[in-house]
Order: sequence, then structure tokens, then C-alpha cells
Amino acid sequence: MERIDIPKKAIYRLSIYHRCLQRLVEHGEETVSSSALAKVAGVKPAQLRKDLAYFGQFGTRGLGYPVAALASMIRDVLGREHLQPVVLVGAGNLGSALLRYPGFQKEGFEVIAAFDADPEAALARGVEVPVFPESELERHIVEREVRMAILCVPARVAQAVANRAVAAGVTGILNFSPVRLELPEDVMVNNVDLALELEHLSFFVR
Amino acid sequence: MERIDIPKKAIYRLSIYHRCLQRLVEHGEETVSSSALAKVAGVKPAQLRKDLAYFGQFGTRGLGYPVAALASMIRDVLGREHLQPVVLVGAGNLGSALLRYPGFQKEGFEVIAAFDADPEAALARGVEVPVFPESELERHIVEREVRMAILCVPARVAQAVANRAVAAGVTGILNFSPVRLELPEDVMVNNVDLALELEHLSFFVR
DNA sequence: AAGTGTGAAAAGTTTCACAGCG
DNA sequence: CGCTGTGAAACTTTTCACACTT
Repeated sequence: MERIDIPKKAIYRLSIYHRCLQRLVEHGEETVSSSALAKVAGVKPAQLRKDLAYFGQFGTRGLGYPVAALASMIRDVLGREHLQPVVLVGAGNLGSALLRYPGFQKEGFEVIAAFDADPEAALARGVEVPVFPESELERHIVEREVRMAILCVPARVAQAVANRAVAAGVTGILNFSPVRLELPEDVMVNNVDLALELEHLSFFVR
Repeated sequence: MERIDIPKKAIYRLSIYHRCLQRLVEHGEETVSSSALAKVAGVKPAQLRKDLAYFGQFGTRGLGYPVAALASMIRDVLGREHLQPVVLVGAGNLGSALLRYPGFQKEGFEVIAAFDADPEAALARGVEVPVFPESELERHIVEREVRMAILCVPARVAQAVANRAVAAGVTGILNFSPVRLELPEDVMVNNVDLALELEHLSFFVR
């Protein structure tokens, strides 16, 4: 696999660049220079050029990068040319807020189903995505060939739910539970620990 | 300031260690070795020891670290020995979910007030924290000497709200808006971009 | 014997600076 | 001339390995 020596952080930044490019497309821009794009993305021009260069040569010297084509190549690299189905487990407080969060849909992900121990309660929160009992998790993952799951379950059941999702075919987990999941290393886990982020801030605040 | 050459990531990990230590305290453990703690925190033992060593010598050779004392020193380093007041701006979909999120309280932060353009609507969502009109933001920040703010406002107003909060005295922002905030560099901004995290996953999923 | 603290090596990432292309 | 693409330098972070303490 050639992407073995691409810095992980560069992948993150690719998503940022993509979002900036989308805005440029909307504004009808045709080309953009590395310095202009770097400015709005909040990075240095050289870093932007290096990041893009990992994936090929897209710019024209003396001119810049073609906005639309660059956006398309990033979508391609990130595996987002096509809609990715996603499931969400744990439609409680945070989970149901995420189900109503427009950002996922807007960036091209479709949350096709949610699962909860108590689907009725979740539905009562005004969620539009269908909510199923947790027991049906595996069936939906297999049937729709789902690769990504969002986990918003309580800490004590997180590991068990993750194991089940992975056994059914999930290889990427966005984990909101404050727990370090132990999973096969070919499963990508992305932890978003809200309390941790706040703690981190408090070190710098004084 | 001596903490100039402490890796930023080490600060993040300190929070993780702290959470693991809390669990050990609950289980009545008195001491823990670097390898045991590293295991549950998901890092290598040498890294754990190095991280802790940035702040002093806390372990006993041949024995390990005293659980309670180590937890206390981390709280001290992170500025969390005392309760930190926090405000939240934008009590919409995501914001009101965060107001009901137990994790912040549990980790020792007190969200003392929330602000929204439409406080009535926010209150209707069953939030317990008092919700005020956005115009009162500055007054509360000044009166309670608030240093940290959680931002959940729509992208287009994020910069303006951030400017106001900073002008009133905030120096740390946990930003959920998908926008790169431009602020004085003594202000610490911690971006949590949910759609971005999902995008990042999709690169590794295939 | 068990386990910390730490220099030094290795690995990973960012920045520089400039050659080279359009 | 302007701006990309990129090797090499600088910097940051992680890992190793072992001296040293209890």
C-alpha cells in the first residue's frame, strides 16, 4: 500500500482543504493558489503543497490549483466520491443530537439507521432516522454492507457493542464513549472524548 | 514558562491517565506500575513514564506510582483542583445535547450558563442550565470571571461570537463550529469538528 | 527483583529554499 | 514572472535500553 508513508495528519488536513474548496466552488472560483487556500485552511503554503503532492501533481505552475478538480480528487482519496452508509448505536442524549445534526448529511454521509436498547424513547426525541432495537444491529450492518459506525453508548457497554459491530463487518468506528476500545488493529477507531477536550483546554487557560 | 518544551500531546494523555487513575482509586488500588497504567490508557510504558517525568518524580522504583497522589498531581497540572466555570453559546441541536451531557459535570466542569438567540426554544428542550439571551454573554463572563467557553453556534456567526467572548475575558474555546477561528494567539482554541472526524474515518475504511 | 527516570537513537512531521515549469 | 513540486534541514515526538533506586 503506497499510502504507508503519508503523515496521518495530512489526511486530516485533506478534509479541511476539501471544505474550503467547496466554499470556493460555491463562490465560482476556478483556480486557487497554495498560499490563498493555505490561508483559509489555517496552514502554511508549503505544507499544503506537500500534502497534495503525496497524491499526485494537481497544480499548474505559475497559476495554482483547479478548484473543482482538486475537490474531486480529495473526495476520491478520502473514499467519498460515493455516499457512505453509516449506523449510529446509542440514540440517547448525545446520540439523538447527532442524528439531528445536519453536518453529517451535508458532508455526504448517510446515517441509514440507529440502534438503541429503547427505540421508543429515542423516536420520541423527534429523530427522523429509523431507530431499531439493538438486537437488530448485526442484521442491518450485514444487509447494507455498512463499514462505519458511530458509537454513543454508555461506557460500560461500549466494548461489547464495538465487538458486535466489528464482527458484523464494521471497520471504522467514531467513538464518543470515554473508553479506549480494544479491537483488531485493522479496525480504525477515532475517539471523540468531549470531557477530555474540555480538560485539555483548562491546562492552557489561566 | 517551563512547560514550553512539553509535547502538546503529552497534555492530552495526562487527561487520559487521570481518568484511568480515577477508576483505580474507585477499585481501591494504592499503587500502579507504568506498564499496568499504560496498558489501560492505550500507550507504551516508556511514554507514560516520560510524560509524567516532565512534571516531576512521582514514582517509587521497584514499586510504581501512588494512585491517589498521582491523580491529584495531574489535576493540579491541568488546573482542575478547583471547579472551572464554563459557558456554552448556542443551545440549539448539538448545544442543548451538550448541556444535558453528564460527562462535563462528572469530570469537574460546571456549565454555569448558556446563551442563545432564542432562549425560550432552548429551555423547551428540557435543559437544566439557565439559558440567557445572547446579548447578556459579556456580562456573565465578566461577573463570574469565566475563562472557558463552548461554542455551538452556526458557522456564519461563530467568529463574531468568539470575538465577543474573548473580548470579555475568555481565553479557551471549545469550538464545535466547522470554522477555523482567527483569534489572538494567547487564546487557545480546541476544534471539534464532527463531520471532519467522520471524513477522516472514511479514508481508512475499505 | 521489580520498576522508575532518562539520555540517546529513531521515527515522524514541518519548514525552508530553490530549481523548474507554464 | 508567479507559483508549484520537492529534496534537504530543522524540529518535534516516540521508542529504546539501561543505569539506578527501593
